Amino acid sequence: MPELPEVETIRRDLAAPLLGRRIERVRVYHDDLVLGGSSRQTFQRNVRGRYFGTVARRAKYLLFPLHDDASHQGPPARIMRVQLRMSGQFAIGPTRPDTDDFRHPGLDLRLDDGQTLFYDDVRRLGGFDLLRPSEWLAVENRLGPEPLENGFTVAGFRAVLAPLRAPIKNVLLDQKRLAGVGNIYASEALFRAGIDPRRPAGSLSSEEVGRLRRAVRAVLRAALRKAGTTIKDYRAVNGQSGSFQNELRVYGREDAPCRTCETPVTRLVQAGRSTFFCSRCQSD
DNA sequence: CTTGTACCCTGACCGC
DNA sequence: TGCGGTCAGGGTACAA
Repeated sequence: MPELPEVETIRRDLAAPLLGRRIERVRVYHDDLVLGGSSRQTFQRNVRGRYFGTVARRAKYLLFPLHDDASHQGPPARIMRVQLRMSGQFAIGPTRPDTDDFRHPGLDLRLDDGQTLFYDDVRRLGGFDLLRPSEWLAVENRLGPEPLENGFTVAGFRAVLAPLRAPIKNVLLDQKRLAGVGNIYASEALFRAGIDPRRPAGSLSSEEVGRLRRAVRAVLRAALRKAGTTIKDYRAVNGQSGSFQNELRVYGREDAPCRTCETPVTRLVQAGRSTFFCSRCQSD
């Protein structure tokens, strides 16, 4: 499901209603909700009674600082990290949403204002874990730059790509090289940059790296403005779909005419995942 | 170190 | 109606 624009949309929806709220009660529906081998009992004990700070996002992770004091100042006691993976969803309200796409409860957090934060996940691939600030820092340091922030420079991107022989598409999906890009936006960015997804990353010219960087940023920003892409499961916190699926140029459009040159869009498999591209617009 | 593959899980869809 | 195969926005463990 969610890549950077979708996760960021969810973060924006959750930040205000959670800030400063105390967690009164925790319900975990199954063991595999807690990632990383710690027990659900430990998880529940470390969440109950704490206060939310400001919700953050890094790569495709949602980060919920949990504080011991109501003022939620200073470093949090724990950071609750959520990976939505393919089908995780959040909702917040007095009762669980009564909709067909919210029938696989994963976790409920009852808040001190009568609202409950609901997490639902059909495929159960997503989950939660708790990190101390120092542990999070170690994880953080292994992630690539945020594409929409200033740290994502042409020079830095060129240095990352230069030694790699893997196809550029695969590299865009690798969170330790660049954070937040997933399968949809990788194909879309390469189309916008006019670069063949099979090209070895290190073979891109400086000019092509610059074009790709611009394309990645442009497509993520455009998707963010449309509250993300809903293919199937993704919903914002209020249950609304995104609308960027209406603006995709290649993703999911196998055999349909390229919007630029009418050539049928090609689908191929790279690293076990579908890549969509235009063999005419994206060639040297 | 880099790279590729299998796997986690459920549900939708397609051809027979 | 049912059955088997394929595919889906992600990430990790493991092998080569």
